[in-house]
Amino acid sequence: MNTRTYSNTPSPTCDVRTRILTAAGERFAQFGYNKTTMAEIAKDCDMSAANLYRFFKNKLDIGSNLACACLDTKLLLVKNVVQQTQQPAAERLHNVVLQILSHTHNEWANNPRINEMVTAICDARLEIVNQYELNRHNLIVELLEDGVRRDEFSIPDVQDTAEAITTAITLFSVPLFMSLHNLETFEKRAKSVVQLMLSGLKKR
Amino acid sequence: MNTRTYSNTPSPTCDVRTRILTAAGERFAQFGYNKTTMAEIAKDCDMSAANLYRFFKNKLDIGSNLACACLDTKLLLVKNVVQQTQQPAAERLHNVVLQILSHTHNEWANNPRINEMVTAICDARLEIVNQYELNRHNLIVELLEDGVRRDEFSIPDVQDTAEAITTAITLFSVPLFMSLHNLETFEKRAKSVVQLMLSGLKKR
DNA sequence: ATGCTGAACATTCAAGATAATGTTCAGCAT
DNA sequence: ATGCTGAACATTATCTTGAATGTTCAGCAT
Repeated sequence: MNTRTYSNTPSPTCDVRTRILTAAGERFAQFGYNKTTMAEIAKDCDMSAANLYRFFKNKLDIGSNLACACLDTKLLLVKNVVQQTQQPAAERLHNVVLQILSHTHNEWANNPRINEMVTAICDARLEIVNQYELNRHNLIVELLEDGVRRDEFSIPDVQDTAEAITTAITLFSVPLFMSLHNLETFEKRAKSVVQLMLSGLKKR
Repeated sequence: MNTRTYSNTPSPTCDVRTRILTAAGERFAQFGYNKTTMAEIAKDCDMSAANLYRFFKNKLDIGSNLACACLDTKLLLVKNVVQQTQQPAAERLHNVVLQILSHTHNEWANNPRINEMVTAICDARLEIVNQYELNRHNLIVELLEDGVRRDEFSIPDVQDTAEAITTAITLFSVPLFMSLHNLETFEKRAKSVVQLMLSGLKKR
């Protein structure tokens, strides 16, 4: 008669985690990670602070989950550009770099609190940013290999080249630098960098 | 080189300025900028703290002069590499990048105090780092133009390309990043970046 | 006049006290 | 048994205040 009311990963529990993350995310975005207390998050979820610890190891763990989600979003943007397979690889590389720049600049300008949170969490949990970098590296590898496959690019060592590209666009990936110039200046620079890289990658 | 805009006073005064800078430099290197007091610098020079203000506007001004000197040293290293005109431009570009990396890493590892001072001063006086960047940009322009003149390079826009190169080696220029990897990893990356850039610059 | 100083003043730093927050857990309610 | 809480405890942040330091200037010595 009754359908099963529980499972291996009980859905109520998942729901609660999501509710907590949503509440915490809103607080963090509005007031920052440090200024948000566990008690406040708990109140938003109509529960006690102690109860939060049944779903997350601690505050940093909540922050880490949110930071991961932010980085995943960032990654998804890049992925979407890379997988526009109807476009030439060269154009996609160009778009990837400008996408990364525009996202970094945008977050820095419009969501400073979230940005501050991501930075703080990544400071405390280096593996998160490592994972993100690795994933982004793999996306660039995918793009380069596709370019080679299509005879657009000629690349001796794809791994090395992907690393070189990642390194070369550091300025556009680190929020800290965003205060140095306005977006137009950055875009001009990004285009110069892409042009320089492409002239080295293209097959002739 | 950074122009000294601070004084055109006679040579005995310059001597005192030099003595003060030397004393301050030693203290800053050993104890850091913040932990060094004007009174201590003054005592090292057998004078009163008040007398320091006859030669420098304030403590930051002393720090600025020393920071400029550090950046001038850095610049001189690059200049020396660029002006090894018996070497191919490509090789010189390679050496410039590795020189910058090695110097950044070395200062970070061996002179953390001085490094901290330069960073602090540059935070307070952005024009110092701007001047340094401009000078370095010009050196790279010089190198690129030389490469073009010798028919090694083919470069549509030297200014843009020099900017692109400066941008692409950000990771190797900023002390803050030095904690991310060990020197070998950085050198490997630097070589990849140089190779990528060179394959774009070289005439074929 | 010139070069310098000691003392005064303004600002920053640091140590200790206090409050706020993060975390844990025994125990209550269902 | 399970889910949750209030209270206790540990850690971290904030505030306060005296001391240290940066800076200025009237006045002394040459």
